[in-house]
Amino acid sequence: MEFELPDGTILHLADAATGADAAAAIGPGLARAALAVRIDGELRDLSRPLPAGNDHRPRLEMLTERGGDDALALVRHDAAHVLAAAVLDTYPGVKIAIGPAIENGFYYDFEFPAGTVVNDDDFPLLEAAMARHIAADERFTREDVPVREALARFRAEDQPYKVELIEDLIANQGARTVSLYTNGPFTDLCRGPHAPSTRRIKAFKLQSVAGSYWRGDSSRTMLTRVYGTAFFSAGDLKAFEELLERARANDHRRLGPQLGLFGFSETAPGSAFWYPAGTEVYNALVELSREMGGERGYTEVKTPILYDRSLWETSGHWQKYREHMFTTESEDRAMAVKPMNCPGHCQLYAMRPHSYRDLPVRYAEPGPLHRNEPSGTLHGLLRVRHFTQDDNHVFCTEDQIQDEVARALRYAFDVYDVFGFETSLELSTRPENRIGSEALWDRSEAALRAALDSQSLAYRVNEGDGAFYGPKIDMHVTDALGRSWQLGTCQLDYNFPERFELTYTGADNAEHRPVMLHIALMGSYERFIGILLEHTGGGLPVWLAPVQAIVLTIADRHAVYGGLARDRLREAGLRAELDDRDESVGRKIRDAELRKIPYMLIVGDREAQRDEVSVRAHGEGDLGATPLREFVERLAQAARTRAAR
RNA sequence: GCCGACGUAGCUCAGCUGGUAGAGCACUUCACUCGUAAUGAAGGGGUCCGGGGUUCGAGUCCCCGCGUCGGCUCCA
Repeated sequence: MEFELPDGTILHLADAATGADAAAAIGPGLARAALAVRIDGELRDLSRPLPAGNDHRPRLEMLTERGGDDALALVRHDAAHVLAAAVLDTYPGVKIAIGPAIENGFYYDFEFPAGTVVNDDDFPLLEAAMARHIAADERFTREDVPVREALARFRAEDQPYKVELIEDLIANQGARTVSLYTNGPFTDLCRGPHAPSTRRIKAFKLQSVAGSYWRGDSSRTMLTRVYGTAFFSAGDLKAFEELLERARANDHRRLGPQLGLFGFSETAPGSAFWYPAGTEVYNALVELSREMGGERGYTEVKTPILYDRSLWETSGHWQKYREHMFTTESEDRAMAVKPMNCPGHCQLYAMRPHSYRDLPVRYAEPGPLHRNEPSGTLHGLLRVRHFTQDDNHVFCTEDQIQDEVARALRYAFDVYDVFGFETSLELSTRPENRIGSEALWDRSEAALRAALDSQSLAYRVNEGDGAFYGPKIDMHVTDALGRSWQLGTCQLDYNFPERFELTYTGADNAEHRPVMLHIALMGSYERFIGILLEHTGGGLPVWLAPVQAIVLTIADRHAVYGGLARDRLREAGLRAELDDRDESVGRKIRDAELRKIPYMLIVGDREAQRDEVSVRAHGEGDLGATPLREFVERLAQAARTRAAR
């Protein structure tokens, strides 16, 4: 047999040679380091005979610890098997479900015997059991067995989940054999591949336990999922834990109350209370939308919060989302609080006649929305029951779609640029369940593509992921810790104009149906602030900082000049405070640093005499003295231009 | 909504097997008048998430509810 190695050389091997043989043939070091072998892109166990390429010479590549995410996924999958083995040791009678590698780790789902509750107190015991399986250097051995044999085996072991999986493999894929992997006393149904032995797991840790539905189906059994992670070195594990620690320090739920921005109360689950400082941030963002949206032709409107049920029947919400709306009644009329602005905007559009000359109509509304989200899904500012979207709705003709989408995309990039986010785009196309003709979908998808292309934007296509009423473009950003968030969306909608019977009079004097675009860039202001806090760790840029500069006096006698300096800042439209407490300068600086105030202005005899301030920037330290007037101008400029810092 | 964990002062937390609640920071007052990340001293502050129950006695044990956290399902 012949294989082509990554460097282009040809490897000659005897027939029936295994991956391990290949590694040995390349070199003894590689033979020791190899985890698995990749043939034409497919990973296989080292112990399996290599497949002969019939009509071509297969490419062969050895996977080692340095193989990046693939290597990590492999060893984490190994660790999942070791976890299952450890759980079987510790809890006889446990039923095992599935245990894959996932991003950053692995998990295994179990059904514990009735009455047995497992939580993180049990981790030391389980980790010790795992460590024994690893120290024993158990080999992962693969056998391909007929499905009947596998079924008999798992039935005998009373493992109903494995039986169900095999039955599905037979039914859906016509499987006749399945592969089983054994390490030590434990055998699992598994596609593989695995490393040669458990010893290759150099560092691991169990992380958490959580409930999860069997096969992700909420009507089926709730299993217990144990999460863990594994690495090739203790150092890598430690680095990962430090990253988690950093993410914890940036947790907006911790930062928000700490910085006095917002808080939560049991009296309003899933709804933030905004303190003055948080309200400054919030308002600054709304102001950004007003200013940038206004410049681009999106005009602000205000629509009611509470509507008669008939509006929701027209929009379809009453039938589809009633459980998730807050309802009330008035004089025997059922009413619901709006979960989105679009029906109100459709109503607003419908209340007056429109000529084609008026289009496009672009409504913007920072309208407060309420959605009755299930209690278990609430999460800080990121998933709430009360929030405000930077919502824009454009009513236009079909011919205008491309221009309007392009306009929205430019708007989005302009907004994201202000925050310095990396952005990526996704186009979602027609789903299985949809309304409208094929010709309509062809036209609308083409319009979105044309809009993306007209701006020379790169994007990924998600086939079949669009809304049932139209395709959409989703906008994602990556934060400072490398996490991706979906923020913006631009959705094409033929459904609402139809339901609300919206019309405009065309040049032909006939009535036509407009098309609607739903555009949100930051998404919800609440969620956006959450993301911004996670991204910045709370050190907001000057234009967003609730307090932009704080004047710190050295002694009592500087309070008058300090007050004057603060007033100058305020007169320039800046948010400034004076700290003239009876405390040491060191103390005042420390407090201001902890509040992450961008600039600290220290004033003593020297500054008071020369009309100066000593500037200290957050996280940077002393920048020296500057004339007060000069500093005020500079800071006002930075705030006005929304400079990054 | 489902599974598990958690809920003690404004915050972070201690409180062993049931015996009448404590620390640090914050806050208040006083002294100090200070030059780039914590001056010192004194003091005030608690329906131990809520409601039932067991007990001579419950922060602690049991039950129900609420909220929060980790996930799962959901997310127009």
